[in-house]
Amino acid sequence: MSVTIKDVSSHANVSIKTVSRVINNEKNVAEATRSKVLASIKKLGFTPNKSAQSLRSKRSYIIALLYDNPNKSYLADIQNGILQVCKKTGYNLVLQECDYKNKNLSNSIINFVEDLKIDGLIVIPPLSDMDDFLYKLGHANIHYSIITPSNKKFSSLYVSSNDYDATYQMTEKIISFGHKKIGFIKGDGMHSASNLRFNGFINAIDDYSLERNFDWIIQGDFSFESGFQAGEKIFSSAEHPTAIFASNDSMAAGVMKSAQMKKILVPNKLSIVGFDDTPTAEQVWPSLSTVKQPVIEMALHAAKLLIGEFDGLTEETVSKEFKSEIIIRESLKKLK
Amino acid sequence: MSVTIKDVSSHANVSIKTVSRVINNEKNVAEATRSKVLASIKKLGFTPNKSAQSLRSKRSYIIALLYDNPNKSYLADIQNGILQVCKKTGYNLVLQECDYKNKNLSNSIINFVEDLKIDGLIVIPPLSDMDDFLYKLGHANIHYSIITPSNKKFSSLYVSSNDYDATYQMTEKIISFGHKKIGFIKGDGMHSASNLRFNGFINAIDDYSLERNFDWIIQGDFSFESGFQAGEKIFSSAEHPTAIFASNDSMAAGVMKSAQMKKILVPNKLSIVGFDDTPTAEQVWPSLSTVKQPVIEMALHAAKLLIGEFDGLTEETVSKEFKSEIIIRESLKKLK
DNA sequence: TAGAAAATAGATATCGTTGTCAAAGAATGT
DNA sequence: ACATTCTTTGACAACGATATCTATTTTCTA
Repeated sequence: MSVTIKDVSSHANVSIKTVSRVINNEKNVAEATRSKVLASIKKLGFTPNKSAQSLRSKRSYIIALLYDNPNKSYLADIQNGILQVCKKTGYNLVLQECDYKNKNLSNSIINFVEDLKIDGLIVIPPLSDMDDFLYKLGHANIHYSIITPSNKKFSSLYVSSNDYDATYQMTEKIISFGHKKIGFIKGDGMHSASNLRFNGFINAIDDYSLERNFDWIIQGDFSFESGFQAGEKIFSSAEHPTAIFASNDSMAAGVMKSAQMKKILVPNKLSIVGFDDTPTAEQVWPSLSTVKQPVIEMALHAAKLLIGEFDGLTEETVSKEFKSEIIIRESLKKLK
Repeated sequence: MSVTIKDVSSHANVSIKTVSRVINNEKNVAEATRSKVLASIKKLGFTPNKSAQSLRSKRSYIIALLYDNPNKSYLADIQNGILQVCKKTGYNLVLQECDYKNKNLSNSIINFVEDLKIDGLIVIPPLSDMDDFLYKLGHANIHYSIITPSNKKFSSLYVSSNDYDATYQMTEKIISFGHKKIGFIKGDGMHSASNLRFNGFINAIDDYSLERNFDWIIQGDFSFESGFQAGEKIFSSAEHPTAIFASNDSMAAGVMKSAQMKKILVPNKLSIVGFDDTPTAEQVWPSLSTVKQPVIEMALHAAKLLIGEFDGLTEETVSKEFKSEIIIRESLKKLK
């Protein structure tokens, strides 16, 4: 049927073990032997049997993505990035949905990893914010790579984003457009990003000596509905802001709806800014100005880091921070 | 380390092979023996080693999802449904992105399946519309389950939706709201759904003796931009329709933007209807009336069908059609 | 240049299952 | 009662890799 190591070894006239050495990039193989074997591998179109490798070496060549109810578009981008690395390195990706409220989550994940002999995990928000969970994974000797960790001490493998700086810069941009009365809608407190984004906003406000008006600073939970409710609150206050910065696009769309229903013209009377650049941001009218994290690249890097732990990728891959891009669309306008 | 069949067999005082028989639900095991073994399995917390099973039985316990640039939210739902079945049955899901324009696609997929010993595939649009591709897969003896096939003859395993009927019914609903001048935006011709949806619309129009106005029937490609362009065309014609039905939500949002920019009030002067119920449908203002396929359930069923082929699930699972739901939101209003 | 150390290559056991085949026991037919 | 078939069970090989350990060759050191 399919080509095995044995076929390769007789074709190249070496031992089975030597072929194995070449496959696994082990040292102590003479250059001439190595190339001879590689030629045979290519000629015969050999690919190692994953099950056999896995059975013997106790590695599955599977990594898992842990997630809990993320934005669908975010999840798709994350997967996309990871898959690019998997394809190159011969790993497979398994998806594992989690419930972060489950008290027993760490145990069930540890079981999952041991059952399937999962080589490593990639963890995304909000699970990446759960210190206790990450601690237990580490304690069980599980490898994982974190995307936007709240606390970098739990793994040496992570990719972070500059949420604080990006929000600060976007706030500066709003201010540079002449806005002095700016509202803010916070995200779900469970996500560490919520605090980073709020801090970026409030520090910019302070640094430019603008007013902190707590009638316009509303707690949301990243949902469209919470954005809408925030809008209702803000627009029922005595004075209205001229711009509102929401911690994500869904809430921004919610605020926009609330404003439009009250005939507050966006962007002429009110500028609105979101965060994340989801597909919705382009499809609402007026289109949303927003902040775009390079999610695909971040996921790609996180996967490289993790797989590099096992395969020792030659390419230099270290944990690093990615910069977000500020996207100005119709919803943010200069104040006349 | 972990518990093996051998441990179970000595604990239950039977042979290794008998334990294997129990695990695989083979017949010709005495009831007493079976329950004795099951008890030992439970007591010791044994789970079979996937790699060993796979190596020996030539099955990978992996199924793959084939997709090409679908809507992100659709993809997420599809995955969600499949994963529910995988979790129960112990299969894993691998994602495989394809390029339907690639001339060599069928060969590369056949290689992929053979390399990874993939047990079966789940195919979604637009790949599910490519007769030649499906034919070649079948010819290579690959099992697959199709979601919304254009041609049911290629696999006995499929789930379909009632796109034609749903569009017909939604058109009836629009008509029942008093609309007589109704525009339509077609989807990408590569997707068989595009034709089904258009036929549902046009037949309803004809059955109710309404005017077919080809100034208002525009070819789109499912993108937001194409919807916007369609709107521009429609609104530049001499007479305007009072309702527009777009073949998906993105295009509906595009039309809506075009209308709003021209100060055509939605829904007071123009009703707009979409298809798919993506997250955007709720987040635009006014919110989109749309048609919702039970995507998660469809994917779940497709996965059951496929895995049932291998494991002979007891539950009755046959290919079937799922009914879509008509969702009325703010964008569709009775004509005064 | 002898002797030690390092590099290279191979023989064989092994991972944890399932497949094959044979054997023993139970049920059936005549 | 005996031959025949069916049911139930087990012994052992096999799947296709990697690990361990040993043997040989090359390189280095004094």
